[in-house]
Amino acid sequence: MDLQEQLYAYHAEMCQVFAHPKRLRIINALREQELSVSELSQRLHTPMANLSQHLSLMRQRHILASRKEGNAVFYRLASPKLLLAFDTLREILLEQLRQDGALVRGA
Amino acid sequence: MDLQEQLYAYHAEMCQVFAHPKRLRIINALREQELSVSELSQRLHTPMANLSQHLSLMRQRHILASRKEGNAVFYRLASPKLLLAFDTLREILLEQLRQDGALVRGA
DNA sequence: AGGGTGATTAAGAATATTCTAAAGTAACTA
DNA sequence: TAGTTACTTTAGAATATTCTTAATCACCCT
Repeated sequence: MDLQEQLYAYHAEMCQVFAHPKRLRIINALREQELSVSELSQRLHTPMANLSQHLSLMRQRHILASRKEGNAVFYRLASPKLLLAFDTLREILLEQLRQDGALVRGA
Repeated sequence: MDLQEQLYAYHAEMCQVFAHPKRLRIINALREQELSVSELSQRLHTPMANLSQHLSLMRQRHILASRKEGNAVFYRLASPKLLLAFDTLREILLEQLRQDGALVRGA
C-alpha cells in the first residue's frame, strides 16, 4: 500500500468514529466538559459495557483522551478542531433537510 | 425516535460516506471538477461496478450530485462545505501522525 | 483479605458493509 | 435494428460492526 492510500485508510478510520449516532452523541456530550463513563451512561441512557466499547474505539482513533481518577475514568475530546468538523457536517445536513422540505422545522 | 435522535441518525449516515477510503478518494478527485464514472474508474483503478455502488450511496446521502450527458454520467460534489469538513479532519489526522512520531513525513 | 463500585473485556448472535461476477438498462452508431 | 459503450443493478460470499450478557479487572474501603 502506498503512502497516499495509507493516508486515506487512516482518514477513513477516523471518520468511522463519526458514523454512528451514539458516538456522535458522546462527542456532543463532551463538547464542554470531560465526563466519566457512568455520567455518560446516565446522560445517554446507554449501558456502560456498550459505552465502554464505543469509548475505547474512539480513544484508539485519537478522537478521545481519558484520565483515571480513583476508579472513575474521565473522557474528553482530544482535539477542539473535531467540533469544527462535527458542526460543519451538521450544518450541511440541516441545509439538506431544509432543501428537501423535510421533516425538520427549527431544529 | 425523537427529533434529536433522528438528527443524530442522519448525521451518522452522512458521516458513513466518509468512512471508506475509496469514497474519500472519490471526493478528492471531484474536488475541482466533475468527472464521469469511467474517468473515475481510470483514475482510481477501480472497476465501474464497484464505483457505481459507492457513487450511488453518496448520491443518496446528498454528498454527490450527478448529471447525464449522452450515455456518460458525470458526478460532482453537492456542497463545497464538504471539503471544509474533509480538510479539517485530514488536518487533525496529520497532526496526530506527527505527534505519534508516525510513519509519515511531509505528507 | 474481602466486599463494593466503576469500568473493561470476551463471546456470540444479529445485522450491515463491501467486493466480484454476471445480468440488465439506456443512449449512441453503423 | 443490431451492436457497442457507459453505466447500473442483482446476487451472494467474505468480512466488519453492533449490541447484550456474563465474566473480569482495578481501585477503594474497612
